[in-house]
Amino acid sequence: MEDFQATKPIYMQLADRINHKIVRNELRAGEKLKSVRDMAVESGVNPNTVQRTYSELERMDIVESRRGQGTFVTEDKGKLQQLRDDLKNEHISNFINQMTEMGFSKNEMVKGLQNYIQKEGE
Amino acid sequence: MEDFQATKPIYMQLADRINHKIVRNELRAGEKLKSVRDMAVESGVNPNTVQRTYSELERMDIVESRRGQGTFVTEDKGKLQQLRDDLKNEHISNFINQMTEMGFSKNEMVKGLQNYIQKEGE
Amino acid sequence: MEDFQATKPIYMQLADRINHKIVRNELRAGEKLKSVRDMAVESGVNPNTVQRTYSELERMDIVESRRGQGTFVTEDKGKLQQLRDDLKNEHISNFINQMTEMGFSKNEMVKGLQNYIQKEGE
Amino acid sequence: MEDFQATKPIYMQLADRINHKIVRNELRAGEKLKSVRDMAVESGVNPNTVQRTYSELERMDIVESRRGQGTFVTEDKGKLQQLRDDLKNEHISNFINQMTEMGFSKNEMVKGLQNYIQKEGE
DNA sequence: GTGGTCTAGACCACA
DNA sequence: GTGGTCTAGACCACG
Repeated sequence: MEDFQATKPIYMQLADRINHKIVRNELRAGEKLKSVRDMAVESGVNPNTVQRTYSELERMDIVESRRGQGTFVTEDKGKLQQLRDDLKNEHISNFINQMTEMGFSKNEMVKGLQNYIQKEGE
Repeated sequence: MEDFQATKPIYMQLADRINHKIVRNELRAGEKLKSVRDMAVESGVNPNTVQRTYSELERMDIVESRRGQGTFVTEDKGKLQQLRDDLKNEHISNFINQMTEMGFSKNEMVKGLQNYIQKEGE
Repeated sequence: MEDFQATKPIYMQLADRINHKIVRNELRAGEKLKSVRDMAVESGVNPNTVQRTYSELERMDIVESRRGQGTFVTEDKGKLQQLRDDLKNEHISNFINQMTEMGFSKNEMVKGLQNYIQKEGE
Repeated sequence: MEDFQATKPIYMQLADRINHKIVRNELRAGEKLKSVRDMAVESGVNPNTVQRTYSELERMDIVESRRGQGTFVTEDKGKLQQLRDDLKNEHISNFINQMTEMGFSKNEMVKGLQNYIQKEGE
């Protein structure tokens, strides 16, 4: 049997959060992120961990660091659109994997989703 | 900001796995589960943890402990059908929540899922 | 006037050294690098710094980390050929920049190089 | 393994810059260099450092100090020509060493340089 | 033993 | 102030 747990490292969880904020437009193109130190305090983690998150986001071209000024969401709307698409596909892919693991067919997934939405609306 | 991590406790993760096995029909109605001791060894966890998992499943009327004999999947097909439905709805609900949080409409979710399945098949 | 110094960070200098070793075939495809700790001792730097170097090389697909086993030069010969080409172009580019800064024309650079080699051989 | 960093001392970096200026003819034979004090302010370094740079250049017969008047580029055109040749040869030599270290033959270096220039021009 | 993550705290470069 | 690098030392996951 496979092992348990395997939680994502904090620096990635933090990156996920920031990505979601961007996708939800709580953080807009060109907007400044919290400083490394402030984010560290607010998140209750070490500044180095935040630094690593920001570096990771910069590597993904989602964020741009300007020494002495701060870290900013990229101005490249295309990149942000791509991020939104990537996250969407990731969630869909996870959903399909889970449902497949439970033995549902693709057709049942779509039907199930539609029914659920239908019922919710009633 | 909320805290990080919050991995599900192991006993719940183990319960999830067993539920998935039942739903996939790898464990059938009336079938005997592994003994607490065997399951503990196989999963590499403490027997007490397995015991707690089995208790939890019994509380949900999914399994039934028979003193001196072991633990068995319920014979009640209705319960098992309900389990399948519950898990399905849980996953669907989670999916909708995540997509909603990213700002997608219900319509986009269904379309996105269909498109993804479509592309996958190509 | 522009500022002085600006030496590359240690983790990059170390990456450069390893890349050169690979290009010179002192480290071959598939070969194991020194462990993070050993390399740290040998180089007189902190293990975290070596770790960062290895991560960087992995991000560049030059090296592959296998948890519990070590870090290995990629088996992908194409990648290694590309590395060789990249380093070559980098050195050539630097050379051209320096010579240009001194006021030499492209033609003088080639001539100068050929003459130098000529004289060296005598 | 050799140590890292080993940035050239600032006084030598400054000497390099001045030499480059002379070679590019931004500073001509006989022209007056900035005063030690002015150069120190402009470069953001200590006047003693500039003094050391000027002494070094004087030792190389590239500049000439005239008490009470300042520091002047030598009038000796031969010297300046020699400086240009020395710098050129130094850069060429460095280039050859690096490329040799990477395992390139002399022929590949020349070819590589020509190809690079060729591609750049396109 | 291996690599991977995290913390604490220091120092640097830039503006 | 900002981000970037480095050290020291701890703990984890994997094999």
